Amino acid sequence: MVKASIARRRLHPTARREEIMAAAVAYFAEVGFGGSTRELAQRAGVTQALLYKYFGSKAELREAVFKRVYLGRIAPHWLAELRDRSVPLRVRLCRFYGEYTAAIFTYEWMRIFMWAGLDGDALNRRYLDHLCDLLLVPVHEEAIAESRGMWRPAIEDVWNLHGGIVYLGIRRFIYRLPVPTDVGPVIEAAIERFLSPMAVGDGVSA
Amino acid sequence: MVKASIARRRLHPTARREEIMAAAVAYFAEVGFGGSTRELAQRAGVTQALLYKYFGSKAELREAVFKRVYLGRIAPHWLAELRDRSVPLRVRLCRFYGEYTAAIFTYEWMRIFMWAGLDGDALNRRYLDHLCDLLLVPVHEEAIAESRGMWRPAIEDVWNLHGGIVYLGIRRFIYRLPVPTDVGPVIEAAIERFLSPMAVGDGVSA
DNA sequence: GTTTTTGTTGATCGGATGATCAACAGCCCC
DNA sequence: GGGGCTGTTGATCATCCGATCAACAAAAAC
Repeated sequence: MVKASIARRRLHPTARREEIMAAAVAYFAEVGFGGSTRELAQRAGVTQALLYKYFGSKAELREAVFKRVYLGRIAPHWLAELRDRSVPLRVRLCRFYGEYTAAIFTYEWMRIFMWAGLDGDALNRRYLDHLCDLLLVPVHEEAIAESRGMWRPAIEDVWNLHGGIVYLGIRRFIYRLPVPTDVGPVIEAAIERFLSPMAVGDGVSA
Repeated sequence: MVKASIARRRLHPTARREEIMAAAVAYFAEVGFGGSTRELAQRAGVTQALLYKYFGSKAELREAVFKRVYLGRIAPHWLAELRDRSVPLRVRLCRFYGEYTAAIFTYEWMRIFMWAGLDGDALNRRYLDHLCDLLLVPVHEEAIAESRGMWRPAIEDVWNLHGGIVYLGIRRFIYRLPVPTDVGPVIEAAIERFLSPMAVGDGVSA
């Protein structure tokens, strides 16, 4: 194995910080935040001491990784598209979840989010609250509007749709189980079932 | 706070091991396997050194916790009930997921399972393979049988049902989000939607 | 009550970890 | 091309961790 640079290389602070951040995201995603700063430094191709020139402490580095991973993960135009009633709700949902899963079904996001969740990190909670208020509640309201009173979905039904879809990423990136490469059809089928009470008209029981 | 026993107390090895196991399950569920043996010992009300009289190493203790949590989690009669075609499939699924969620929706199970999943533990993988072969595939087959060819669900549709339900536990115990105390109706609604293609008769598209 | 057994402890070891600092050396400027 | 700025390093410290062991004491055996 030939290392590109054995000798020490001086980088612009911005570039070096970027390299460390990239390595940190990958490393912490893999082993969790219990990973050591020494191994992280090795992966980043720098000394462990150098980490502390760019981040005051391991906790600070951890926060930076969180912000990097969380920031800009929710696209602003998703809400507008979900609200656009000139498009059938089924299509809106398929497009949204197509883009949403494309955004979050990555090794880094899925695992760091899960580790942060287990650690009880506040950013995790805030993201989920934000997701619920900004996207799931609108989905809920659009579903109610589309049904015209025939069927009143509960917010838990939306969570169920969401969970069934997100679980694809959990199976793949947390449990490392085989999952279809193209999750599109699976998601579309789930959305179809979510909207199925719309087609029935009234309840089959009682 | 008055401690019940400040002085040292001699217990039967079986009882002491049991106390340590209980504390270990609770402790590792809370903080993960990165937790220290010293804090675990403190919670168990014993010295750290004593842990090594009952478990050869931390890894061995960890394995014991896994086995304790995993073992007997899947009830043998679930398969028979799922296969019992004298009962409507909807009822079978509701009963099964009622019992299954009652079994796994606990703080200890949910969190230890997730931590083990992130750590890539082999038992985790084996449990999921077992779950799939023993329960999800039968659900799949029963759904196919019940539909009499009108509708052929994919195994991914079963995973979607399963994931949407399990996600309730993830929200509650990993993300610590508020979740309905009675998840029964939510699960029943999900099962209803899962079986909804059955009622339609034939596809609405193509 | 004395002896034996063994559950339990305090002390300790080697190693790993987060964090610090003086010293070094690559790059820019003139 | 020589000086100076600063990105980078090796060495080091205090602490914490997993693991070990001789010594102690509570329960059992007689």
